[in-house]
Amino acid sequence: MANKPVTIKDIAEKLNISVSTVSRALKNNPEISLQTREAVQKLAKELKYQPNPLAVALKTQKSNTIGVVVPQIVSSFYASVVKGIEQVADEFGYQVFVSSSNEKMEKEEKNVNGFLNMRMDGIILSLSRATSTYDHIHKIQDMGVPMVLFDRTSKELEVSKVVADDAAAAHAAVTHLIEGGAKRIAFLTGPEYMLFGRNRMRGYKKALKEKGMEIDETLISRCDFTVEDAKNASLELLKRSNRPDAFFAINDELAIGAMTAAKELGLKIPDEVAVVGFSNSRRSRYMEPSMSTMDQNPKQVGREAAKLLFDQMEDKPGAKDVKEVVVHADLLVRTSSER
Amino acid sequence: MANKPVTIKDIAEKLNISVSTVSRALKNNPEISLQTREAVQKLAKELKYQPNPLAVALKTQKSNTIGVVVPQIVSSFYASVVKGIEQVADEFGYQVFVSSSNEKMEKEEKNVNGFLNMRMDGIILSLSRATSTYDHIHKIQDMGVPMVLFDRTSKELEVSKVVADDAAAAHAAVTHLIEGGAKRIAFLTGPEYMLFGRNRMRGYKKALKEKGMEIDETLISRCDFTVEDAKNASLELLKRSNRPDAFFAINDELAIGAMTAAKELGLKIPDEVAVVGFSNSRRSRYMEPSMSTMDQNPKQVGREAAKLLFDQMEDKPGAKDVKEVVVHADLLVRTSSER
DNA sequence: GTGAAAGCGCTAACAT
DNA sequence: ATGTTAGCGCTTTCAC
Repeated sequence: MANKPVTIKDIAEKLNISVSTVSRALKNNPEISLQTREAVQKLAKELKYQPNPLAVALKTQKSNTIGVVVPQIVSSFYASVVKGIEQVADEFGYQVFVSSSNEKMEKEEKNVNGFLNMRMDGIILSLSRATSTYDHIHKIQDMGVPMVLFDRTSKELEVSKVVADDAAAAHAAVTHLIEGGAKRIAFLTGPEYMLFGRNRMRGYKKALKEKGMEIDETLISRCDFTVEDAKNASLELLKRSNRPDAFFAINDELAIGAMTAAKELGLKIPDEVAVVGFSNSRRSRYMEPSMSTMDQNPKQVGREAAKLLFDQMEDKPGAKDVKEVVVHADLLVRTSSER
Repeated sequence: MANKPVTIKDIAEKLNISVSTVSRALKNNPEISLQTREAVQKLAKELKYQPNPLAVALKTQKSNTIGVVVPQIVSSFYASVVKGIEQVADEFGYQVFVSSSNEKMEKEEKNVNGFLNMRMDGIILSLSRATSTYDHIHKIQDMGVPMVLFDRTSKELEVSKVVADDAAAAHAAVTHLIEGGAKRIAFLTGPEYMLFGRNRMRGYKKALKEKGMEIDETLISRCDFTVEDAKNASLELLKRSNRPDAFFAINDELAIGAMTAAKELGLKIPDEVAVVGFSNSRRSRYMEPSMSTMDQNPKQVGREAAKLLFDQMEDKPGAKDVKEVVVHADLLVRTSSER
């Protein structure tokens, strides 16, 4: 038990050569004779040599790791973003460490400091809901550590970002509904302070205007992000004499609530009531096959963020410029026949 | 920009003392005069000195970090377990790194190797669904790295574990139902290969027997872990002439499905149909206030696992013994009036 | 083509 | 009470 990890020195001794030769041979340095290179590599394989990343990092001052801080780990949106990040990090040979701020600024600061301490080579971050000051963010910049923000960003920060175009996505969704024949489209949204909700409302209104439809404020319903709440709100709308013939909901729960309400009233979906919601979620399994959704492309968000980061880390020309990439959501149209 | 991190050497130079003195002063070593100790600590604060964990780990051969591998990160059960782990790790001054195997054995091995490489001091792991060989697990043991398994474990492995007593929990839930007056309790379960499903079935049957009730196999329904499936299965049961007056479901989705079915048929809950499900989930927001649930205590699972791990790491007497702790689920009884 | 030596930042004998 | 030294595992000049 307690097998000591094998070091470069062990290899050197067994082969009666110096550690520097081993080090070079391991990285296939052509200055070393093919013969010794092969001998070293063979032995390394046999001994299952694994370089000690701590020593490498200490020496080279880079850890080949990046850190990502998300507001919550229990969210398929962020989980998918992380997957996207991992994909491209993998291509670049980097390890990814993830931590969650749980929507607390304090935890976010702790995570950032931890990452900085661990000498991570770059940081990808989405601001927690509670984050109000940016000292920890500035600290990252002060230390010259590459960083990119995604999803929850701030205009006050001069950093590269990748965001979703919420308004455009909403616009596309609502346009789809209109072109499908909807005349009265209800808009289900959440608390007013949610930025993406406001943006999606913009897109909703814009689409209506473009099609020459009037905006009926009574069709705009605000409720909590729970299925229950959304269902009640939807029921209320649907029981009116002049009921909506379509719902556009800004997230999963709300869409499910609307659907549930429609079904409870025996209305056929999508013929009598069409529903389009946003999704990024396993929870879409709760959704009906007849419901179209906007896919937020979270994985793409992750990939773009990582790309931006690696651009900076590789010191490409102009890489230090502040960039902003917008990831568009895809409209997934599902027709009943699809099932 | 690019503020170099301050080192112990910087402090030593500014104070014209040696690095070892600084090192000692920083850890409040009483061998150092109070005077210099204070001077050092003051300067360290001013300069915002942060020890380089890489250097410390390289030197001391311990990284003060532990790694945890979970099958999936998008699961509130595992998320809560991690929280529990983080709590006690924090008390011990350890950092926690989490990675997900996504139910793939390959990724699990990769994660484990990564952790081992990073010289983490201990590993807490829950086996992925796909894990069939245990070389990577044995490697951890070979290297003498403390480890504890939780939730998804294997009898083939001689390691400390913390598990839930699924049978006992099911037993408690079903007993609760019986004592509430239920006469015909349906059992909603998932695919046969799921171990916890089999265990919960044992508890279900045992509870029935204890109360002198006969086991009606037609009340046992197997379906996929989706709300849709569970709803259909429940509808079928509820439409029989001799319908069940209660459901015991082995997870969230199934419980929700049962509830949905009951509601759709206009049956009152819990008066006409009582439902008890397991939960560990935010998804419980989908649940009705009238539904009682078994809380799996995931956080406690995490805490116990971490405790077991730190016991090993501190080389307490007998700590290397293989231990097994069982975490019991709590029955959360909800009555309608509670809301 | 290979080796010796220095050093990354820190700790811990071992002096003094 | 403090300094000197060695060394953790590795990379990288600089010699030869």
